[in-house]
Amino acid sequence: MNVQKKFPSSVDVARRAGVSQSAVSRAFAEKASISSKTRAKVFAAAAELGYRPSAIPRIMLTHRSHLVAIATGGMYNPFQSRILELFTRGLNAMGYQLILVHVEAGDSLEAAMPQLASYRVDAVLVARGVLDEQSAAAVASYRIPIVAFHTPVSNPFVSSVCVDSISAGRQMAAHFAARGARRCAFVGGPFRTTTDRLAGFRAVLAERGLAEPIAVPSAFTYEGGRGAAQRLLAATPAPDAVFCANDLVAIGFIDVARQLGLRVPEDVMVAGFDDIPEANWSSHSITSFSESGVSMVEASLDILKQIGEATAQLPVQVVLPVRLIERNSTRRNLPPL
Amino acid sequence: MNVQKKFPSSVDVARRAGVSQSAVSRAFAEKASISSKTRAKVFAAAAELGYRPSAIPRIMLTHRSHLVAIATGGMYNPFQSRILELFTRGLNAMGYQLILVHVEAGDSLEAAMPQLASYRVDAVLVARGVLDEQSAAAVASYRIPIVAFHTPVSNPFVSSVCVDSISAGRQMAAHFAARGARRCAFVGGPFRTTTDRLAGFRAVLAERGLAEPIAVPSAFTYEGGRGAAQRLLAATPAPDAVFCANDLVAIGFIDVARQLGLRVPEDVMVAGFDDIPEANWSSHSITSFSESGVSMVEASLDILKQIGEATAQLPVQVVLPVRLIERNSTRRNLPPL
DNA sequence: TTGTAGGCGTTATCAA
DNA sequence: TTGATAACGCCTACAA
Repeated sequence: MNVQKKFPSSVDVARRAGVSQSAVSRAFAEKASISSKTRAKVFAAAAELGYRPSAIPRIMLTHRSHLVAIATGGMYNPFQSRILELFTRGLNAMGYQLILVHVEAGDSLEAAMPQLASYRVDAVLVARGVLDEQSAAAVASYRIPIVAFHTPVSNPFVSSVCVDSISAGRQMAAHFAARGARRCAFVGGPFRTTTDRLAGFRAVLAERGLAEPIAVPSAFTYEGGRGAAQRLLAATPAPDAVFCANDLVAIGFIDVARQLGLRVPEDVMVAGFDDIPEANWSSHSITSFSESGVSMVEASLDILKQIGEATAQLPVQVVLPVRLIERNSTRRNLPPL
Repeated sequence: MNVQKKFPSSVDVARRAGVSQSAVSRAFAEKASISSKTRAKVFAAAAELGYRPSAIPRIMLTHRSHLVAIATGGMYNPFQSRILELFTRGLNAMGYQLILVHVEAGDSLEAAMPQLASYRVDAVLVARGVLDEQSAAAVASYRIPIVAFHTPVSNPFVSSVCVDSISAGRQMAAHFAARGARRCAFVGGPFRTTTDRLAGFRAVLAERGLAEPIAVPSAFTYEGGRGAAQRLLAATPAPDAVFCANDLVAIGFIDVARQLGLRVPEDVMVAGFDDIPEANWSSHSITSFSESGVSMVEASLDILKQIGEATAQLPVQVVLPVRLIERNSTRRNLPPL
């Protein structure tokens, strides 16, 4: 494989081309005063040696690495992997390289920070929806700009981008109520994005005079949805409309409901969140909230663009609207009974 | 957000602690002869200034960045995102940081190489199963060790890790034959991993005296599977056993089959590849090939460990076995008719 | 347009 | 155990 420990340097190229080292540097610079003749000599020598300019010294000189870290996890969720792909493409297009670190829970971002700081990353993007106030403070102490994704953090050093969870909860409650739901349930984890959703959900149900929803905690996974369904559907009376924390949970819920002989949406309506591709599979066709991913990534990239600009007004807290997408899992015109 | 352009350096810490710069360097080194008293002084000063050692100068001195690039794409496929997560965790545990680049097709890895080379990455992992001989040669010219994942490349500068595709095709043909298949089909793209699978599939069908399989090209997506089903199931006679290039394709195929009123596996058996979590959902329960991901990642990490070791014997070509997992989508005891 | 020289923040060597 | 000094590879004045 011919792994060599040392790559040719601009000095090597300069010697071979019979010019100074600065001439080599200028030959590879975008806008630099250099004669085309000298440049040609340099390029020829560079090609012979297989020279590739190193970005490392520039980091030392400019204090900018053009490296952005992204901390994420739970990539079993297609929403997360789609977000990651969008960030990768967007950042590459902006001239950044992306360092990916796996974060299992909120506090392990702190464990990764020393490494990220040592590479002098220009910013850290926290794509996992888990960053509480305390770890946000610890992470902010590194004085590296942080952008929290899908997590409403209120810390003076952390920007955040998220969707309007309360509105989402309200929209879903209205949707269920309009389709004749009587006994609603909410399946979700203990994190703030879902508690906000539950708050909005609960508020509108109360406004419509419907019963207080049963709230069941659940992991944000297919299996979590199955477990919640087993518990909820064994109850008497069972709920007839269930708002799940995400689409994977909704799919698990539906699969168990069907195995129990229930029809969706006739016997029980089920809705999710994130609008992952699987939500649109004809086998499930799940009502969800749409395309928040693309606009959230765009908003995050806008924030990153500002970092390093002198005029930057940071941190920023961005809250984006959500839009309900109705599919078969809640599509019924007549309330049962 | 208090973005400062310059972080405190070891010289700043040294001045504050009243010691030499080398003392600071030693205080943060794992094994270095330094008195605990000096180290305490250094740590105190470092904490006051918020000093974090930089890894950048070390890269210049040692010619090792502890950066590994991973080129991937198609993360809509849960197999890819799982692989990526496994690599991220494995490399982080090995003390590497991972640079993620998005690659749309084989040749765009070449487009990303100058950037990766400029960051002096220690190796490039090509996780997308697309790297033909030609672009492998172009990429190898950078003299950075390459590990091709899930792609059997024969290039003297590229290591590769893949599964035994021919064996997979043979196993599936035997499986179908044992369950009474008469008219088999193969749905897959034009890449070498699938042509090998098809070759093995075809060979065993011939050995068993079954008809030559119909082969239908398809994108490696849910939609691709749907399209293939629409074409294949409209034919007369329609196939009664279909080996799909991956699980997403198989799921799309099943969804269309059911919408056409066909039963799986009674009317048509369907199998996939990769054993993604979705394959085990009770809604589909797809026969697939299992856990190749974990062992492939492990094998790739083993290769990366060798890179930089003096005793390294590279490149290496690793071929791993596959194991068929039977699920409901092919589980039938009696041949129909 | 070209070359010379200084410096970025570390590690490694050597002397004290 | 310490401190001084020389790299590492590039960019950027500054001088020619």
